[in-house]
Amino acid sequence: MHIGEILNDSHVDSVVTVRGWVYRSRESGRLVFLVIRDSTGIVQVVVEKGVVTPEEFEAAKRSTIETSIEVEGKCSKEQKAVTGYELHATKIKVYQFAENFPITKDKSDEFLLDIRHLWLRSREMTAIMKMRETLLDSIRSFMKENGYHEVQPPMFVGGMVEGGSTLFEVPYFGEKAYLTQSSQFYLEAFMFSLENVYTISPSFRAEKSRTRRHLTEYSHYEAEAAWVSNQQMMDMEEDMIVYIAQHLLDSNREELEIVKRDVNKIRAIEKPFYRYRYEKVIEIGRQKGLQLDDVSDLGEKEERAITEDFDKPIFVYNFPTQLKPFYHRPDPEDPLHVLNHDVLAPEGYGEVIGGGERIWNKDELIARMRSENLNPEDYQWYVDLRSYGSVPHSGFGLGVDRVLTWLAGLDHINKVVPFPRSMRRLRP
RNA sequence: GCCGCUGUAGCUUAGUUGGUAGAGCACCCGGCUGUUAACCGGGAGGUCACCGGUUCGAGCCCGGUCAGCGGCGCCA
Repeated sequence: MHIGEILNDSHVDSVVTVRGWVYRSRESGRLVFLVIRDSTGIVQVVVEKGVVTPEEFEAAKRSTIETSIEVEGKCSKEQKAVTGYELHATKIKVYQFAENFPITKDKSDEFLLDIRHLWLRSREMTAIMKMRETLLDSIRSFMKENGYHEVQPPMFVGGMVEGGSTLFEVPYFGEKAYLTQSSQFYLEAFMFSLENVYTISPSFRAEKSRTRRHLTEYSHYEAEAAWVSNQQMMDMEEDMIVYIAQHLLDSNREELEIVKRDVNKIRAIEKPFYRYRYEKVIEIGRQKGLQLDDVSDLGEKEERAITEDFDKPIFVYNFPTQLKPFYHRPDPEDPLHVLNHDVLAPEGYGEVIGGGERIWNKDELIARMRSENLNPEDYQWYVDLRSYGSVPHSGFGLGVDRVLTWLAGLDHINKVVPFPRSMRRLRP
């Protein structure tokens, strides 16, 4: 039986068997207290000398943290036990006495990364992995309800997706391949068949960033939709974010408590979000004392300062054309700005989405590439998509790990990824 | 890549003016009839990141190397 099932009155006075790992152990004379952990929760077991065999009592005394164990016992309600219920052991079977477990109460974030393969067992990581699962599930159900098809783009690619970003190079049968840094261009190809498409795939960036919100490998949720404008894309993203936040609140109350998240902060994520033109955000930044030119990109510091007093996400739309990659569509009424948007998460978390309309006219795309000193031949198949019945369309990319960091109220992206990869961490 | 900081036991750390390396947790032994990352007594555990220098003497001062952290830039 799983521990989660006995943490209520339904099994009081009945004899049950649980299996798991020793989470805490204490002894006091003829009593041994073992807190047992499984995937569903923790429960205290009392082992009393004389009730179990002498061999079993010795085994209980010897049970170190993480010892794998099976316990049969009578379930009772007990105020003094950590989770309100406890088992009075009648039988004990140890599978393996654990060696000295390296994690104790004194631990640094750095050490926990070094022994991440063991730290995954912690209540914190277990809670985070459950919340991550909820997040991915809710993205998929939202997209399905909204008529999007999930597709699988390649991870090995032959060329650049975005000019400028750093690619990981991999040997590929005598030629060079790269790990994808965005699936956007591939989604645009899928779009001509399935119209509304999305993927949740890894993206890889060899940027030597060292910040609390960058990884070299991250979960990238990207979508592309035919016939959709920048404003319509924002509407959809707004619905999506409200949906996933609500879903997390409904499904993971216990896990949010384990990571000590103030759930009122999640409750506050309601429509409508704030929507500001780029210039307005520059103005907000200046009011906060930031030195900003009329055309300056928003760095992490700026985003933190701008978003820390907000309770809901902020759309920033129509950035200056010169700040954005070539595929963004300039506003036909105002070519100095593109029809794009970022979503900044509140409480200082900053950018979680970048998206907008793509240039769908072939000649315009080529002209734009030339003005950025890019060779259209390097993007041959991407340009080719504009040759056969091109249509207006929009898309976005969302950093799943960033969103989870924000929703869970954590201070570093490393905390929401089971095995985070950064410039300086490849193991475990 | 740039700037700044840090490196002492398995973990978290103290270490004064340069003069015998100390603690808490974890571990081992013993004690305790209800513990809450218990308590009490005892024990074991150190290449003070590495290399070189100054000095009678270096964890401490100087130079270099490596590693990590924080920030910037870049981005999701």
